[in-house]
Amino acid sequence: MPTTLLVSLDAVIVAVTDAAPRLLTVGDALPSGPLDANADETLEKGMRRLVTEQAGLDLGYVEQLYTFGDLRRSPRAPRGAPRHLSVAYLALIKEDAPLAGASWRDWYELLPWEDRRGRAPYVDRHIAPVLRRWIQEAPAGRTREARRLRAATTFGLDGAPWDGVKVLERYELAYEAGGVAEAWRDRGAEPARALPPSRAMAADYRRIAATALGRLRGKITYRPVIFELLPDTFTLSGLQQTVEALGGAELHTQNFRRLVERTGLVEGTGERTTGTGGRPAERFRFRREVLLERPRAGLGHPGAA
Amino acid sequence: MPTTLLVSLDAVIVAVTDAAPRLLTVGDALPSGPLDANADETLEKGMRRLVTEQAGLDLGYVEQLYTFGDLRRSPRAPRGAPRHLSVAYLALIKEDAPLAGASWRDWYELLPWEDRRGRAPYVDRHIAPVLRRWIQEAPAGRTREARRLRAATTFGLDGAPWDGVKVLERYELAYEAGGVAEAWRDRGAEPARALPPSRAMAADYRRIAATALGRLRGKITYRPVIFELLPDTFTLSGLQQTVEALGGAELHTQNFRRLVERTGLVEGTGERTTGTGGRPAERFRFRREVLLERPRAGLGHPGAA
DNA sequence: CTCGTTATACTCACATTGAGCATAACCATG
DNA sequence: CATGGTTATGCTCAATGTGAGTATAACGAG
Repeated sequence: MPTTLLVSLDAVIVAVTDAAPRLLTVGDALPSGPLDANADETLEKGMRRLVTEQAGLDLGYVEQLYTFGDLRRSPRAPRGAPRHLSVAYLALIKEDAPLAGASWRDWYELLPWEDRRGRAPYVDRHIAPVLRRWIQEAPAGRTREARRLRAATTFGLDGAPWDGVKVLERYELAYEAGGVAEAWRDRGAEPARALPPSRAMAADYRRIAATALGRLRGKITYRPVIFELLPDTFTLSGLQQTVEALGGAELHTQNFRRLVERTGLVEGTGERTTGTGGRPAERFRFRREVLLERPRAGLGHPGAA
Repeated sequence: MPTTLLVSLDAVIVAVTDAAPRLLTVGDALPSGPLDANADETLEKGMRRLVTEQAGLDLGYVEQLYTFGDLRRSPRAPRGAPRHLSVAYLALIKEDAPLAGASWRDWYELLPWEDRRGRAPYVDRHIAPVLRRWIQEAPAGRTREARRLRAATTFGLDGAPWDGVKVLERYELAYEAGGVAEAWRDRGAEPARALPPSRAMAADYRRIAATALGRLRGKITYRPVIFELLPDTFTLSGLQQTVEALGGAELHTQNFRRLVERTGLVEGTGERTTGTGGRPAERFRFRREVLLERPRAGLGHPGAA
């Protein structure tokens, strides 16, 4: 008798508040549940239904992320368990209180090495040592050289450039090198040594989250999706902080301003903020018309070009 | 009793020969077949297995494209038919003879409006009239205005820019406007009028193909995937023709050359071609090392930036 | 009124891009 | 073997975009 097949829908829901990107979690998992093959008209609608049920949130912008279906996704699953496919979606919303059970979590608790603002030396301090050990474990010669090269290009070591978009590649390398708790859990072993501090998730949810962050970082460079995360009107520094939060890198304020204004992505509303401890800022709004003028408008961030 | 669930794997396999992009088809379909939930270790491996079985080809570069799972994907499916999910993959190879039953088909037979080389006035001649009728069919006012705007931005009418990447949006609009045979087939009706000449496919395969072309056009601008379609050594005009074939647009030869050389994407091999009826060209090869130097190397084409 | 803080304006060097003009090297043909 | 068609390659120029600064403006707190 053939193994049965289970299709579930997962949601990676992102908001940015106080210059920190947040991810909606349900315990150690993402909002997730089975496709209702009879009732869910589309996969996306099914996912929206689940998110409403589990977190009480109404999603706006949504895109399909990836379908995960490896046979050994959960190496510790019991024999005879059904084959499990997950169709994951990425959603962007403005932060809002979810139902009890669900909660917002700082994205960089999960993937601390992805936040390079403030010259955080996380990679040097915690990841590089793990990678060095992993390199040394390989037999000398070609294999070891290949590991060295992969580590350098993935994490920007030895002068290689940092590519903000390679979030998944970094997570996968960290996993292979035994630098995340899931790697040991999936082998059914205790960590051989102290792990770099970071928060694990159930199943392969952290991998899914990494896929989502990489996708999102790529997307903001050529589509104005960033505005899905912002209120209708916002200051340019608010916009900048949101971009920086997702990109995990700092931007040159004056040039960012020039870019945003000159590309016609936003328009001023005359309105000004007040009480921020400095000069009042003008509030801007997204100019939806850009989409007609320049089809691929976005906001680059360094390391993404 | 719950509807059963069928998961199949589809492959969009692309090659470029003689300045024409080609798609591997099996009759009016794409290579496709059910996931073997017990044996296929990963979805990608299952897809490779199917392609070997059906076309005798060994794929190189492969990426997951999209998962299609709408309940009404096949509006004419019999009652009680299982819910059908398709996980589609995009693969790039050099053209090779497939098994009997499979064959290469020119991509622009399927999506003729996507080829704008030689100022092909296909859109003006065949699409614009369909869209005008579709616009007129809407009740005057907001709805009609929305249709007009969508048509203009999607197909670059009325001075709006053409965005090479919006292949899927264009196919979907053509479908809604009744400009492709599938639209009438799915309604179980005869076309109300002559259709723009283009080749239909079974089920929603043409939609899948459109998704793939859009994805590919986007991808070549920031990843050097184009070289998957070329032999190990090639001339710069061969490279240019391949990019033009996929982009469906012509490029300025001298600037293309400058771009390719200066970014370090290729290196000369001293070797020269001969017998092309003009000055001999140098043969080049892809410099894999670029990936280490500039993580996001690619080849832009106008309308994609 | 002064200082810290945030917002905004401008400048300059440099790189990238779009568009042409010009030259080089082959082939076929008379 | 000179000529012209054809393809390949080299170079220039203006326009635009980008990275990195310096300078000024407007608030609140003390």
